[in-house]
Amino acid sequence: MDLKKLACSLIPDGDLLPTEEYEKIYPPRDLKKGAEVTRLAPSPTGFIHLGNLYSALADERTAHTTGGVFYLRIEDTDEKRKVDGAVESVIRSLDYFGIKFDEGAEMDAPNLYAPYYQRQRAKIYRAFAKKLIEEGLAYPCFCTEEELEKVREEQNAQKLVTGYYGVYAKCRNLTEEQIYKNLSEGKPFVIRLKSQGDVNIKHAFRDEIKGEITVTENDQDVVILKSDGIPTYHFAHAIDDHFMRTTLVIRGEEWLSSLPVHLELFKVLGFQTPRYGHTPSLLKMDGGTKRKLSKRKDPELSLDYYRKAGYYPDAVIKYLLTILNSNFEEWSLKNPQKSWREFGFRVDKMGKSGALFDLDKLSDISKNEIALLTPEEVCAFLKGWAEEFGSPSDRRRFDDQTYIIKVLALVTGFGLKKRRKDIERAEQGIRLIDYFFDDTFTPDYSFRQPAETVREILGSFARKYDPADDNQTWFEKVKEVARALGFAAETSEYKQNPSAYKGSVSDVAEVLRIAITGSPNSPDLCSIMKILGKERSLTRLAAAAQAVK
RNA sequence: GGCCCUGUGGUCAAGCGGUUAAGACGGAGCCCUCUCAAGGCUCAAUCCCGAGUUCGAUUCUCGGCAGGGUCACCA
Repeated sequence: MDLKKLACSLIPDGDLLPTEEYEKIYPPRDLKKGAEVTRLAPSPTGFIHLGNLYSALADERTAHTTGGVFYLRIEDTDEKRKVDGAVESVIRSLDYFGIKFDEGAEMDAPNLYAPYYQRQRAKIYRAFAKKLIEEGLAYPCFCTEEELEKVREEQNAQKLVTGYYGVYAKCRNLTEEQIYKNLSEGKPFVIRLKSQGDVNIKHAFRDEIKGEITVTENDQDVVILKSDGIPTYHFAHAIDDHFMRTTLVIRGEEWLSSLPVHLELFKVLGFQTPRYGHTPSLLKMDGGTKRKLSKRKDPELSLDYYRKAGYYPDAVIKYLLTILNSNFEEWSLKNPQKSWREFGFRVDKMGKSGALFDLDKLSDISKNEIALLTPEEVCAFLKGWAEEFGSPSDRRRFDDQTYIIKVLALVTGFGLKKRRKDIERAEQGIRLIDYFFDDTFTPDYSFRQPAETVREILGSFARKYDPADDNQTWFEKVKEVARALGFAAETSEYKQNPSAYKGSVSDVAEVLRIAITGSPNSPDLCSIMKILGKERSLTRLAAAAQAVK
């Protein structure tokens, strides 16, 4: 059979470059030894998932801790899945979490290996597909989807491996005559790889994350060019990662099963294979069993979910790093002030097994991160959240900058020997300070003392209150009220002889606290009253006295 | 079902032939304390099972079992 002629009939494009040319157009990168070139290659579906961030982080860290390059390539070979604005959304979302690309789609950079959209690289793929046909390593297949489906059913019925291989690869041995007849009839066709592999042969393969793994040779005649002339993922992967000079392909372990196909593709194309690192999946508990996190089933785990809930972006990254590199947590504990970028990330320190997503852990990291910030930084963070997700009333809180800073300094324990860790997310943090604002102050007057006692405490303390008092003086006055009304001024006294008193100072303080903040729990009451100011404090004391029955 | 990956407390995990089997989150308790938070201290809780190799296996080998992934003209 005249393969040259066949190749020209199948891929008649007149403007294809000789394949050797591409080696010159996309030469090896000039990087120092050990520098890794990694990439994030999402399909533009618009959803950005925690798993994407997880993988992007591993790529970004690997490239940047080795002095390499991290680029963005868009796998838009499936027209059906394309969503407008998806690329910008990916870039924006990752940027929010501090992940930036060095080159790639929509990047203002040298972009020497452009284009980074696979649809725009059609000529390259076609040139190589043509070459494979000429070499007898690929052939046209005219089978319809219905025919393939039928074969699959048969194979299933006989409990055989499904797919297009061996005797089931019907078009593999089509005569020249049959091919040209089909062509002249205008039958649509795909280009398949003429696999040279044997499933009985296994090879040891070194995965950068999993270690030594077994790879069974591929014998499937996979589609490399779809009937619309666009390559499948497998073919595009081999060509792009070769010509974009990727050194380390980091991707989810769901790709492990197609590794044999990829290795064969690299081989027949005459390319050196990149190194691979397959990351374990992020798992989720689903009805008693673990399951891979899925963007279809778990919309609550989209990146937007974390932004809306207001987790601190660095906390999300740090959480992911603790799962990604087992020694990160220890390092982070020792160096709480250091940026995660200073950590020596290593691919070989990555865990092999999938981690269950742990929201408690994330919350803990988030509150610790926020406790490291100055009140101004906390304010900026909360304000940013409120502007995007908050109510008008939430946004108004930031009008009086001086006031909110005072509130946040108190709530975060700024200046104390140990910071408070009350705020774990922006949304919750905003709610936490509701009582500092009259429009959101919704007290729950659940006093544990009799109404009469409550009124007496509130009344007598109001008469003594002086905003100029320091903390100690303030507390002395609370004790005076306690004593006068038959409460123990010291908790210890009360504990020794509980029957002698109505209660202790803490009970008196609780009454005041409920009146002022609407809740039995809050940071230092004296400071709260100072921030609220004399007038509002007294108004609240009076309002509570009024409300109690 | 075929192929592949994984298997240490509830969760994330250190460990890499001999350890009282780290640490973190979560849980329980105590202390501190005007409450809460924070902090300090303490406690409970783990090597999937069975053979083999070995003086000795959580660690090495094999076999089970369990969980996960994947079997498209989607990536």
